[in-house]
Amino acid sequence: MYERKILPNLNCGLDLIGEVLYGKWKIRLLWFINEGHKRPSELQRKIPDATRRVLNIQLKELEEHELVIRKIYPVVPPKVEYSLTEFGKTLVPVITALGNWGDENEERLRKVILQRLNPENH
Amino acid sequence: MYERKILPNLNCGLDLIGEVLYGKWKIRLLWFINEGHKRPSELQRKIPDATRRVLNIQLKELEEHELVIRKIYPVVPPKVEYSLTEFGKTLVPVITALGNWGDENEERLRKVILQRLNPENH
DNA sequence: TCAATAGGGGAAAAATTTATCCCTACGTGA
DNA sequence: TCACGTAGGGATAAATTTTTCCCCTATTGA
Repeated sequence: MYERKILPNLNCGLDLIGEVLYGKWKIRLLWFINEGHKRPSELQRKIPDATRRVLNIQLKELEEHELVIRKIYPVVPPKVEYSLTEFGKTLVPVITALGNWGDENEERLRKVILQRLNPENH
Repeated sequence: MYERKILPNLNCGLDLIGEVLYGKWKIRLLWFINEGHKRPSELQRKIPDATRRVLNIQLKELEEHELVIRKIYPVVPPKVEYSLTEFGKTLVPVITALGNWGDENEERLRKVILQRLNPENH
């Protein structure tokens, strides 16, 4: 595993939440787990743009940060289910607020984001 | 400037807000600008762990995403002031929600984050 | 003249995160 | 036997972000 060389800042609430939510797919993972998509393969189907590998890595971080729990059923073929911890559940309203703002401003956001990506379309 | 090779996903609200808020210092920049710290040098003093360079880069992105405006006063020595656009102001409650969650769970977050950074302290 | 403050940016290195590729294990159904 | 589904991980490459270093303009004060 990669070992950080620069320690993160943990000064304020924004630093702290950033530390656990920063990761390309983490918020979406929490979201889908909250919606009831618990198994790794389900999550991978829900987030097809991410590879299995990254999802596993980010799920493990979420688990280490105590936002999700991983339950392993000793059956064959293997079965694993993730769910939000009580702590993780307290994040749901925050994620909802993020998603709502994005949805409410969808058009404008899409415009400014694409504008910045393709500066030629002045 | 770096040019992306992989296009971002812009499917849902979470993708969209992620695209404009992703960046190590962006949320803090918005926060301090909202609090009235408008000049680049003030922001640099407020966020001493970031270099001038990154702050400039991220401020420019925030500007291109229409979350902040940059006003240049034609005086010597130069004077520049950032402020939130109306659009940017609509993000304030969302950022507040993030910061509050982090503040409310400060102890626990600090614990789990440090635990993961130094696994030897089992 | 030198240092400090104000604002900025290019180039390259370093850090960090994601993606790619390949491998393990077991059981089921064709 | 072969392919597929389930779950997961190591090694390495590629992408992306952030840092470092250096340079420019102009004024003020020591």
